[in-house]
Amino acid sequence: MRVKDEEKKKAIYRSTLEIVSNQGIAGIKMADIARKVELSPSTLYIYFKNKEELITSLFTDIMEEQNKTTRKYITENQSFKIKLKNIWVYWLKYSINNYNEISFLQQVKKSPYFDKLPKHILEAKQDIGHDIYKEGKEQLIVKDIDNQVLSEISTAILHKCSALVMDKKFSLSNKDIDTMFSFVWDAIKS
Amino acid sequence: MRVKDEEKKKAIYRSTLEIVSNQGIAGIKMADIARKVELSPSTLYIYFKNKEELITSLFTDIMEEQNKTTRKYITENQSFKIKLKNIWVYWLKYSINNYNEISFLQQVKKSPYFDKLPKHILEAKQDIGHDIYKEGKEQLIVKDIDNQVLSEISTAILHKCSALVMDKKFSLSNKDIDTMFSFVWDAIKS
Amino acid sequence: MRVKDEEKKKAIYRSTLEIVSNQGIAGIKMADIARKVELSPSTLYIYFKNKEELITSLFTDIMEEQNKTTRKYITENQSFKIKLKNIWVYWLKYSINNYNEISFLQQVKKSPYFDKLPKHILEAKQDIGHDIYKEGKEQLIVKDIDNQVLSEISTAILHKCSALVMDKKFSLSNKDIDTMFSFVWDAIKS
Amino acid sequence: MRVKDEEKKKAIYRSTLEIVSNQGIAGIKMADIARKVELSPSTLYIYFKNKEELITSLFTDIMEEQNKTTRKYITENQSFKIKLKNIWVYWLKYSINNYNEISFLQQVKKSPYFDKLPKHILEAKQDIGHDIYKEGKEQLIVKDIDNQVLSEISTAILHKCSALVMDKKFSLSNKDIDTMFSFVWDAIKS
DNA sequence: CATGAATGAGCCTTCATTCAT
DNA sequence: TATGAATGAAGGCTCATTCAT
Repeated sequence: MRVKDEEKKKAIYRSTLEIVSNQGIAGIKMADIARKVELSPSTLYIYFKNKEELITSLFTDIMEEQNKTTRKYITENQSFKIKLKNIWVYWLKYSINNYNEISFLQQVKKSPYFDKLPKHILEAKQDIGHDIYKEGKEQLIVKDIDNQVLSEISTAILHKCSALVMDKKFSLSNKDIDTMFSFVWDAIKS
Repeated sequence: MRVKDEEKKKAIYRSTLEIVSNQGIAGIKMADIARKVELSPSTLYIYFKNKEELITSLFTDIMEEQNKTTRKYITENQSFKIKLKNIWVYWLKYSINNYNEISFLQQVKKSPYFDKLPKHILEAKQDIGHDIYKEGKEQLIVKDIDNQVLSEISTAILHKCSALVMDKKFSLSNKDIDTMFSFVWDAIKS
Repeated sequence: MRVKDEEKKKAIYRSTLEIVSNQGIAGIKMADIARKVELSPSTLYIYFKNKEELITSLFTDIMEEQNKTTRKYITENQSFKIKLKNIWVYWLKYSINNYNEISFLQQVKKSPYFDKLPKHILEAKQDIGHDIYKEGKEQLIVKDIDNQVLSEISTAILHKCSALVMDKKFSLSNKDIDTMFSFVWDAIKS
Repeated sequence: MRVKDEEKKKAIYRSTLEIVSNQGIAGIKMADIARKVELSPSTLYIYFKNKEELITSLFTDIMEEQNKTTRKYITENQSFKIKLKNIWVYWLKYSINNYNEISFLQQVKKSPYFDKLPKHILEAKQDIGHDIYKEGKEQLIVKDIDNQVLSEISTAILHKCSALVMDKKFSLSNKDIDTMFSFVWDAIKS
């Protein structure tokens, strides 16, 4: 019955994401999640030891999935700007299509659950940011600033842009994508 | 402890900000606030009808104070870039010195309390953003993009920069401030 | 203790009646009710949304039950006096055997819960009183006075009599019942 | 300052009566009483040791006042029926004009405060009922039933009649008063 | 005499979690 | 695996009462 298991787990994850995204992590209740998955609250405890585990393991899963995908783009064989744009646009689209995930991650980071998160998963993310900009820095294309700083600035802009797209301030036309990427590129290029 | 109303209200505000900033709005308890102000929980209810009112009125107060100050900078008589930098740097410093306030505002916006907030206060904020960039747009100095978009992009960078300063990735030296402002200026200038 | 819903609901009702009857509705506490049914206070909230709903739905249930029974007597095929006596004696006995119910109803009527009661249930009671005396009025046996007035006077005497029986001032012997009913009959007959 | 004292005490009494009459004794709050007298809650504690004392001493005062007045009527020199009618009508009018008092007494009797009442004041009332009917019994005019019973039956009818008057089912015209008294007289006369 | 400020005790209610079925 | 029933722990809030002024 592994299949069924996994699917129901995904369903629980999905409901959790929706609720957190809509009502904030402050207002999350096991009963609400259960209702959305059409399960009894007590059934949730078959899949997760408790609320904390549900949240932290969902957090971990999302992060791992994200890190795995990004790594693929880094190894591409193209000019730095193109590569960065590809990564960034991939991430932009991901952020839009997975707004709930992004929103969930941010909220958990600012909640009491943060302390319960496995440390390693947060560090992996940073390493990736580092790797991306190393190449640009070596080619003197980007500002001579700490990689992590560049990474975080560009992520900040990314999140805002995805929010703007969802707000209909931008579309995903090539023109708008260029505009949005220009915010990042102009900000960091030397 | 028999001081004036207003002072005690401020003290309650201060404690609330600290707690929300540290533990997130999810974990806020009237008893915790009370303990921090060295009052009994029931005393809080003399100053605020209930938890919701405490939070929403704190939110409103902060926003009003912020809006008021920003408006002052807009009316300065200087070149657009200088003026923008002044505002931005003011905000950067404000964000650093009032990290709790910033953090509180962001959390409330993603919480069930959001729906209880007075609409006008949120709109006032947008109007200000709009006014700031109007001048730059007229002088063709900044990208021809919706003012609100420019405003939000620059705010996103601002928040990230203040976090970086607090993380010791940047100092408040003129050089670092210039670097940080360059993220914004380069991102939005045409 | 894993019994049926309805039975537990009845048990909660019963405890509520006893407590209100003994300590008055002023002193009713969810915890007291729970203790009496041997449940945890939180369990009460599975059966009733809150204290108000517990009280108003108990009120409604009792009233409906009472109204239903009384209606049966009205349709009997006998002389008016006999019928009235039957009803009255039924009610007298009911009031004695269900002192808690009667006491509860009276108390709720004089409490803040009164405003939360469904109107129709109170009106139904009045309609019944009206119907009882219609026949006697048509036969010119009772005083030519508003039916509701007759009904209320006789109810007032009823409540007092039941109290007197419980105080051992009267028994339920035929002689005493005749005496008590004479208070009513003499008061209203023309 | 005896005068001022006494008047304010009366004012507190008056407000208490109104509130209990309107909202029931279940919903009585020191703060409500204070607001009505336009005093601070803490000031109430200058006049009464606590809530319990406020209520019990109000109860006692009313009862004493009532008992004193009724005694006057008993010594009148007239036929029993006339005398009884005088007393009864006096009481009817009193009940109407002092509905709050009557209502208060009834509610206190069915509340946790009952146990705190001074016993003697409750007994005094019973003696008076006894004295009234003694004469009627001696003259064989009323049913040969325990005096207290007669007294309570007639009081029950009285309360109901006063409620009916307040409900506009009866006026205080001579005709209506005769009708109402007939309920009592017919009920108890032999 | 009057009161604003403060509080402790206590109640209602919610919710994560357990357990018997 | 699934759940209805039950609960303990905890939090929000009220209110009688005290106390310093």
